[in-house]
Amino acid sequence: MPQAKYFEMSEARSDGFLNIGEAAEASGVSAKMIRHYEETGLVPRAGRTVAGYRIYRASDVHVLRFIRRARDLGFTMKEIAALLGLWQDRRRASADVKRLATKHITDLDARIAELQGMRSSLEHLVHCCHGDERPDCPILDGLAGAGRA
Amino acid sequence: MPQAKYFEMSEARSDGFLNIGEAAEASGVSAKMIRHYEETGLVPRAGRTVAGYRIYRASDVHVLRFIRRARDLGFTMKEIAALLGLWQDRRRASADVKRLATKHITDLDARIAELQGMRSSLEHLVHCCHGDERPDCPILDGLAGAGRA
DNA sequence: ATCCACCTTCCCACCGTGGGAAGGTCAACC
DNA sequence: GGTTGACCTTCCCACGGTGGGAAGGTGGAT
Repeated sequence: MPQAKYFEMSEARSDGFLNIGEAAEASGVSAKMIRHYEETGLVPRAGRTVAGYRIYRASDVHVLRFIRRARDLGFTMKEIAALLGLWQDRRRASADVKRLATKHITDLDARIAELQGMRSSLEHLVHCCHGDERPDCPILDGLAGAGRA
Repeated sequence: MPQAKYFEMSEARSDGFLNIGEAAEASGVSAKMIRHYEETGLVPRAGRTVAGYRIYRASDVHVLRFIRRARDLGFTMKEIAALLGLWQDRRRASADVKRLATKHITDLDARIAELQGMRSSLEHLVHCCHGDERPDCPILDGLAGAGRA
């Protein structure tokens, strides 16, 4: 998979390769994270120039962009690995993808519900707090003990 | 602040102290996290028995419970440190607490909105996917490129 | 005296991301 | 051809919060 280590930078460039900074720019994934993804095996090892610079083709950038978008949708790394696998498997069943995505929606729903629960409890406390220079404060009292915070 | 290091365990117990496991049980904060909070300075160093066991009074447990509830409401450690400071400052103005809490609500709102954005984008894609044994899949296509994923 | 549950410290892991040091390279400009 | 500045390389460290586990010491009950 990875290209052998033979390109001069100039040669690579004229063959349409990008270095990591350019790939980062083009994909929206930081150079740091590109290296990280490589290290964790999410993406295959990049080709290198003779000087050791990583080089990327348009298709590699494409993959990175895919990852970026999946992260933007809140998929975990594991899920993204699975999605990438499906993406690159031309025999996949779309049902498999849909299942993954649907499960992720329920995960998102759970997180949203959790945050909304926090929000409403806190809202309640804030609502009870006069919020002036006096020290007595239902918010602190709520945290300190009494009820459903 | 921290008690000197003079108690036998039995003596401490008869004086109403709890060991870390009991304090964890009573506060809902794990022993691991209690030690962690101590190490990071969120709570003062606990007293010790001669054998080195940490010992906790009811008031310490009270503080831990406060922290627990604040975490349940999604406050960060920094915010909790601030809340604890206000809680223990009898000259506080409730307005300060309210400000902190209100800001936290807007943070929660931002996170909720972010997750809802993900949810709706993903929902859209899922909606478009027939989800059968065929390989073509709008979800993957969406991630791969075209539009607002 | 023995046993088991608990305590202690210490280090490592997760996930995703960023910062920065130390050293090598590329490209452009004079 | 040399200098310069932007970029690359690897390596380690940090964050938030939490957990796991090893190795060794104690508590309390039998």
